[in-house]
Amino acid sequence: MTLLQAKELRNYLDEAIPTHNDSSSHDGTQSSSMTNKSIVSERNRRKKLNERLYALRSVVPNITKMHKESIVKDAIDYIQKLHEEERKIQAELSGLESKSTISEFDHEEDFSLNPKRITSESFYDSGGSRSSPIEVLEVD
Amino acid sequence: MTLLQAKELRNYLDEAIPTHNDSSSHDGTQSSSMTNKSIVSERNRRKKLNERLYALRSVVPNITKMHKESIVKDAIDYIQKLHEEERKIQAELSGLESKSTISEFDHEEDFSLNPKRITSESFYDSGGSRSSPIEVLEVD
DNA sequence: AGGAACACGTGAGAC
DNA sequence: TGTCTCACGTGTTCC
Repeated sequence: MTLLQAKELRNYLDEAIPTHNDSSSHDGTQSSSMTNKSIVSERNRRKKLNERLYALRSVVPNITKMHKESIVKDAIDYIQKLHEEERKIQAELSGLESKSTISEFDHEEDFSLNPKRITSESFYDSGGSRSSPIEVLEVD
Repeated sequence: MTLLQAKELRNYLDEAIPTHNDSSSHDGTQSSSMTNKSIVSERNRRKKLNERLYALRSVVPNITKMHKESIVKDAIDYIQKLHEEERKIQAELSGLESKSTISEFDHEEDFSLNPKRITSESFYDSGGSRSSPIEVLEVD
C-alpha cells in the first residue's frame, strides 16, 4: 500500500520522465524520437484519465473503495440516487404548489397498470432543472 | 468509428478468446498456463471497467464525447450541477414550508416508482443528504 | 501461493 | 499529414 501509493504520488508530482533520451541523429530518418514522444504522450493520457477518476471519487460522498471500477460504480449509484431524490423533491414541491391553487382542471392520465415505463433517451436539461428518469441496465 | 466499434462489440459479445492455447506440459512446472489465466483475467477486468464507464455515460445526460476521459469529466460536471441544484431546490422548499406552517398532511406516495430501489440497503447520507462542500481540483 | 489491481510500452485505427 | 484513443499482454506489488 505504502509503496505503491508513494510510487503513484511520485508519478503525480514528477512530470516529464525521460525514458531513454535517445541520440536523435539529424539526418532524414529520425530513428525513435517519435516513439519516445508516443510513449510520453500515452503516459500523459493515462495520467489524465486517472486524475479525472480521482476527481470523480472526490465528488461522490462516502467512497470506500479505491479501485477504479468501484469508483465508477459508486458514482453511478450516487447519480441514480440523486435523480430519484430530485424527482421526489420536485413531486413534493409541486404538491405543495397545487395545494394553494385548487385544481379545477384535472388532466389525469391513466397510469394504473403500466408497470413498464422505460424512458430510455432523455432530453438532457441544458442548465435548467428538469431532466428525466434514466433507466440503466445494470450489468452487475 | 465503425470498425473499432464493431470490434468492441464483438469483444463484448464474445467472452473467452483463447489467445494462444499453449501446450501445457504436465510435469511439475506449468509453463505458461498461469500466464494465460492472468491474461484472460486482465482482459476481464478491463472489460468490466469499460462497461462501468459506459453505464456511467448512460446515466449522465447530454453526453457528446465517447472518450473515456470526457465521460468521466462530464459525469463530474453533472454531479456538481446536481449538487448545486439540489441545494437550491431545498432552499426553495424550505422557504415555502416556512411560509405555510402546516404540516399535517404527510402523505408520501410513490406512484410510479421502480419496484427495486436503487439504494436498496445503503441509506448513506444522514437524512438531509447535505454533506460537505466539495472541492475538485480541476486540472483541465 | 495465487488472485486482484495497477502502470507500462506498443501496434493499430480513427480522425 | 500526424496526433489521439484504444485494447492488449506483461511485470510488479499487495493482499
